[in-house]
Amino acid sequence: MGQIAQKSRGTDKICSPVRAARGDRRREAIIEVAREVFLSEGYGAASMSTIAAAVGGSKATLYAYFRSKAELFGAVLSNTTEDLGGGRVFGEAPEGPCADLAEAAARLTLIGRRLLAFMCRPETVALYRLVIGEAGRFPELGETFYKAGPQEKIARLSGLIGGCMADGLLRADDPVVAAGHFLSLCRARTHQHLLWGLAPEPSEAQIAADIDSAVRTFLAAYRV
Amino acid sequence: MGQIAQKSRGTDKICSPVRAARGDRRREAIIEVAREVFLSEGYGAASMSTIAAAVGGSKATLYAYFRSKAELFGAVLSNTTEDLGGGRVFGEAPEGPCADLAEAAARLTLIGRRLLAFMCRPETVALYRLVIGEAGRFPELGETFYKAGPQEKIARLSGLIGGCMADGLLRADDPVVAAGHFLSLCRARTHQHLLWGLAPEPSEAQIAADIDSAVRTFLAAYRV
Amino acid sequence: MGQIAQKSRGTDKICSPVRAARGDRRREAIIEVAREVFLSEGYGAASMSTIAAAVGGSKATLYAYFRSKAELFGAVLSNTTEDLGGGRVFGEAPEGPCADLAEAAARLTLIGRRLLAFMCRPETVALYRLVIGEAGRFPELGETFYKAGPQEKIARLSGLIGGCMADGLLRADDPVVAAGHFLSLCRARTHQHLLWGLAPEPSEAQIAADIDSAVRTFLAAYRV
Amino acid sequence: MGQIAQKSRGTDKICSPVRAARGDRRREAIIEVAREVFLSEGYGAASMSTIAAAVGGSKATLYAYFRSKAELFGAVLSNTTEDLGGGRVFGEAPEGPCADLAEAAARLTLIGRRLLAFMCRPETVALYRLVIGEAGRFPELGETFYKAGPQEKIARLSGLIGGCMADGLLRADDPVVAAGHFLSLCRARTHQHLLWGLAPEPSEAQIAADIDSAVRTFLAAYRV
DNA sequence: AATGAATGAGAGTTCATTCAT
DNA sequence: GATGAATGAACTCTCATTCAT
Repeated sequence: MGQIAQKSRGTDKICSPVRAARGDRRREAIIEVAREVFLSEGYGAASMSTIAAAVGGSKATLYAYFRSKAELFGAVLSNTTEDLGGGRVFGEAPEGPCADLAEAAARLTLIGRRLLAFMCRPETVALYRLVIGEAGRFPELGETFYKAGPQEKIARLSGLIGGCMADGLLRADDPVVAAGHFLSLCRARTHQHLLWGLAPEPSEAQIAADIDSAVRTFLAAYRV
Repeated sequence: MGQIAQKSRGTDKICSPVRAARGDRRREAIIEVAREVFLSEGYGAASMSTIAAAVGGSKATLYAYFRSKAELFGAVLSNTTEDLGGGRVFGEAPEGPCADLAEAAARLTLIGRRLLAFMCRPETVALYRLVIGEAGRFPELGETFYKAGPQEKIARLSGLIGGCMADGLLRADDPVVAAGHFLSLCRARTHQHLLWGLAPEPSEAQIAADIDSAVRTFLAAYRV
Repeated sequence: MGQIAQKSRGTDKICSPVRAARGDRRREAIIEVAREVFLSEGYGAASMSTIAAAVGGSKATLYAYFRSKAELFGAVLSNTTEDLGGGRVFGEAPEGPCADLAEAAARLTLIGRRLLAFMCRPETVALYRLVIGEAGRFPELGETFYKAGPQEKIARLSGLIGGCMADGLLRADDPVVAAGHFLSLCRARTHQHLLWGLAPEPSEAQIAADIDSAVRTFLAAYRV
Repeated sequence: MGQIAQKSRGTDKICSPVRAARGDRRREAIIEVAREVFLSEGYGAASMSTIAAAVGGSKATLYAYFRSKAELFGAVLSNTTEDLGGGRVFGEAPEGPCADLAEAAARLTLIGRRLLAFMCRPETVALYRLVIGEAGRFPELGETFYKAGPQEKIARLSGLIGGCMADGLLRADDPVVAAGHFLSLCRARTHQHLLWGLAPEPSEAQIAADIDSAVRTFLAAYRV
């Protein structure tokens, strides 16, 4: 297997103004389709022929935009990474100090639900599987995604938790560890079942139940 | 890609008892070697040639014992499941009622350390990756492994937790949920880093630190 | 019966005793056919598919015997080099001292004819073209063939010429240079026409005429 | 592989005189660049993309001027043939009768050096290889080049030799054969080494030594 | 006239699988 | 029972060539 190359927007295929208008759209379309194929088949099992057919073009066209399968994969992933950004997942969360524990609980619940809902989306699960499955063979792959995914979430959560500590509502040795604990608690049941293929995408109610349980446990452990 | 067939222990080729004995030994040997190859290369990237060479036989011999690559893979996995049994992982744990919270903590710590050490072993990680990576494509695969792995552990843990509840040390709505929480807390840091390829196998000290943190959080949340 | 597995030194390409008997014959056959294809089409234009079809097998079979197109090409060439050996070309030439210039002339004529006849054979011409054509891109290729071909001939010729010098029949500053001159004179007309594709394989008479002319010029220049 | 089409100087696309002028300049430029590419890579290995990139245009532009790769190749070669003309190679040679053998020797030496220097130029060698390499597949190719190259030189040499015969300095059955012999003697060593890739471009001293040797042998053989 | 984009055909190579011995 | 040999199908990737703009 090769290395997974990074995208190289400007190869010998420098985007002319014309290309910028038409070609970039095509490029995006290819990436879009390729993502689906890679996610559903895995890197190894996905074939350029399959992707080309799904795009509705020829293999050679794929190679006009990406120098290799690995580069296409890289483009898909780096494009995907953007969608993982916390902003998109967390949405607009209330800012400022928390009045009391009830408000802290409400905030954690809100964020927890959004987080779990995101993690349980079929595409997210497929991506998780893909990356975990290949992480042993492509070391940077796992690192990149860990940073764009879990780590980013933990950082945001630890910000919230740190705030609650400052407000005198929570107590923790290390807010990052606490954030990791919270994230883990959120994933404890439904997300595990999903990952292992035991269940289809969960209902909102299931997600709410998991998060309630996680928040309760977390607060019981970390409140002052 | 094909389906992953289940093992077919009772081949259509058993002849004499002698053969059966000899053949079975060979069969085990093949599975043993194939496991290593599958775990280190992944299902797709592992080739029958590689396995045959590693076994020290010819590809045709492989096909004398297994009808296809998928069937061999299935045999490897079903054979592997046995090693996941809780007994092997938990070892001999103290039985009987807990005197006080300190003893409960000690027991959880002991079990947690064994559990995490097991989950962080390179082979376990490789297996986890392999199964998670293919779970989307081979539905029964994930289920089988979830039951043999996480679920089994949760069941044992919930036994312990239920005992502590009976002893009046812990309090929980549902000991199974609590067990899931404990397991998740154990996995929160080191194991995640490992999975995503951010770190090599952890030291005992790292494991101990993770488990201390998990036990502390868990008890803070669930003690009466 | 109690044997552990047969050794299989690794890949699927080591020659076992069985292979030695059957497979080596196949190997030779492949080389034989491949030579024809390479010679008539050139290295670049010859395709593995074409060769496989000509052999009457599949491409995969080719790859069972040779790791790559280049390796097959190499095998063809090194096999071909053997046929270039002077012994095969010169045949049995009279040994011992020459009595007079007439005998020297006769020996040179005999050898010259054999040499030119060999050089004018269609396969030899095709090989010459192939090697010269690729020599710029594969440096060792030209060297190998020069040594097996022209250089070898020059060495033998210079032996003969040196003998005549010792016999007091010829005079030259350097017998190797003289031998080079003789070889060049032999190639001056018919072989050039052939090389450039101006004429088909020459008749014996044409060869004889060329050699007579070359020998006459050579002796006029080098006799004492 | 296709046939190599002949040039089609009068394309079917000439429009206005202006265009014709501008277009012809472009056409020449393409041929110029394509020659370099063909010579350095060989016909098969040279790709239209490479040529287009080197020209600084698009592949489609190439096809606006030449109907196919083969036609472009043909145009390159027929354009190249012109540069092979004897005048350019021989330069201004002394005319008129030779006074004595020493003057004949001087003239042969002068011409021989120019000739060999020309034949040893990297571009000439590359062209020689290209043509010889493809001569088997493209019959007219070799003929065209033989006539423009070796044959032309032989004709000029035979003129010189014929003059010397008329002056009573040389004696030969056929001045054309003698000229062929001289040319061959010139090529006997350095040029052979070069062709087979054994040596880089020779120094002037090497060329001079070869020619001295060739002239000496030639005169020894052909003087009255 | 010039070109960016697209593509069918085919290159070398690998692999799971079969079968005569 | 074990194997060496063989293979069809599929892989990634390239190239000469065309066409709408």
